[in-house]
Amino acid sequence: MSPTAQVTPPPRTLTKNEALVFGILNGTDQPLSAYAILDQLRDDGLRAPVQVYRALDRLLEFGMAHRLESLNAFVACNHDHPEEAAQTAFAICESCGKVTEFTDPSLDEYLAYWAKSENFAPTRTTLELRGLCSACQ
Amino acid sequence: MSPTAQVTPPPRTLTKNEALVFGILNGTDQPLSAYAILDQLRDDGLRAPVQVYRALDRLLEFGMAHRLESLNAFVACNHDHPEEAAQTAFAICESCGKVTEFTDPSLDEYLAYWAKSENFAPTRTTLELRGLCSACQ
DNA sequence: GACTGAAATGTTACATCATTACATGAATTG
DNA sequence: CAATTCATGTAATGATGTAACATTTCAGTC
Repeated sequence: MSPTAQVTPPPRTLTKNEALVFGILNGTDQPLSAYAILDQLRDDGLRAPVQVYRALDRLLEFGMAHRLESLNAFVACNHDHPEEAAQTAFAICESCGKVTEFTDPSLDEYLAYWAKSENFAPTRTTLELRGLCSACQ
Repeated sequence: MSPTAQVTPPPRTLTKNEALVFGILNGTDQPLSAYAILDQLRDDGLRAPVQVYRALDRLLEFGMAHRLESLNAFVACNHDHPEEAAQTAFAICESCGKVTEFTDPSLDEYLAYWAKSENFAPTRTTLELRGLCSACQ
């Protein structure tokens, strides 16, 4: 029982707005707010935040993007093995903004162990490290 | 090197607004937004969000409250040993809202190990489990 | 081709969360 | 008691996220 959110397989192709939003996210290693994404898509006809949030919701469902709760921002998924139901964690550099995604079975095991001992049934876990990446120290 | 935020010792006594805000937080096991706290303090003369946020900032400094990033909400610290510089994690019940705070040395060790292997220097870590508490399953 | 239902998109308005800038008051200390 | 500092108060605004409803697109079917 891994504390991981459900991931729906992506549809055959992304819709226009989904593709636009994913394109922006995928083009940077910086986390972007929904409004920052919107600003970059004005020329493509997007005008309202809800259009971005709708696309983001689907990309999150598909496992193609992640939300960083501590930043209220989003990144494209860069995980090597998104199919495995492993807990994903993030290291966020407070200097350059770079986000590194990582997973580890022992982290899953630890959280599953704690959850079992407390009889807590996790559905979603947020783990975010803030600090300085190796290049910025 | 534990990835834990700096904690300033509390002053001799809390100021009036700090005490009011802490009183509200301490009276519930539910996370409260700053605006929910404000609503409960109208009768005590508080009128603006910034008054609550200022008090919260200090309570966070003193280690007397925590911010739940995934909820944009706050809880009183309920940790058994806040002096130990251990990573604090939260289990948040999505049914009843109850928040359980916990720490574990092995979690600290795991994060410290990962940080060292990546040469990442953490300053602050967010770990929040969402799910169902034992009473709500 | 026209009808139909579902999905995607568009538009407006609003709700919620958080900060900036500046003014006032109260306590401390040199 | 002047100067300083800290706490508080007030107003305005910025940043993030959602609700409600209208319109368009498109696939399947007749």
